[in-house]
Amino acid sequence: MLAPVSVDAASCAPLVREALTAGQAADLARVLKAVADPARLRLLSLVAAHEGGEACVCDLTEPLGLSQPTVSHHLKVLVDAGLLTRDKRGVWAWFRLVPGALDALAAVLSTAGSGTAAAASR
Amino acid sequence: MLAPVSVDAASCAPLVREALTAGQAADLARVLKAVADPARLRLLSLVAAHEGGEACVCDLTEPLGLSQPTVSHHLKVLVDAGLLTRDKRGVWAWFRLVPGALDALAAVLSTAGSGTAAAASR
DNA sequence: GGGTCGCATCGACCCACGTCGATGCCAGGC
DNA sequence: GCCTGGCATCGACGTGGGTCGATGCGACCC
Repeated sequence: MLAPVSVDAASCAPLVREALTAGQAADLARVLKAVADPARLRLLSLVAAHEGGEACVCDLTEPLGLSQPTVSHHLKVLVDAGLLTRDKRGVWAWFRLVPGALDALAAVLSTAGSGTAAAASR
Repeated sequence: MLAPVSVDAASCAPLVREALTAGQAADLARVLKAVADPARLRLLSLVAAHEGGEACVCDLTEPLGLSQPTVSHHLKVLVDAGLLTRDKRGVWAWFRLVPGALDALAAVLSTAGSGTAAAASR
């Protein structure tokens, strides 16, 4: 398995402020690649909108119309990217958003230097 | 060529507020895929940080260490995604950021409903 | 007009990724 | 113990995308 890349690794100044190094760009691209997929975007959305802010795999396969292994794979990618947390309680695995992870990503893309989102990630 | 996907097409409520439809997710993923690449991230960064906020291809090939056709390809992807504008003046083609495009993307990812970024895109 | 320079396009290669069925693993119930 | 049910992993397939050299197209200069 590739080394998990957390959002923090890509957390830096907005990319419009100063030229990114190759390493910074690679780290940021890895996290963005995790989000740049229709299925994973819907997964994030479904988990966030689900009751209690958490959902298990069985709640996610039907609305996406994908097989269970595929959904499990996408969830793993999101967990490795530091955007979701997995909490296995009994037989079910519950997923929820990592607070501030998406905001940190948004802050890097934003051209507004000091965003409120950056503060939320701390 | 695929139909160009502007950022506006994916401009909607933050994905954490309500579950995305398949179409919304597909549109948003197309724009994110354009950004989820180390070379293109550095291109955006280089153009933004360049003198006058604009740069031509010859200014971008060397710092990236990529061939000229490859850089031209990446720039085309970014232009089609609505993130860059191409302005051909004489022999040189000048690229600059589309104001508010990155902010609109950041606003969709952000969990903060009404961000300052969204206002900047107006 | 011929030559040069900057950029876009084409064709090809190779790797990464999304998807699936089959299988394995573990917890809980009878 | 055995069985069932929820998830993760594996292996394989097909597609898409990044990269390059070669080529084509305009604009400028001499």
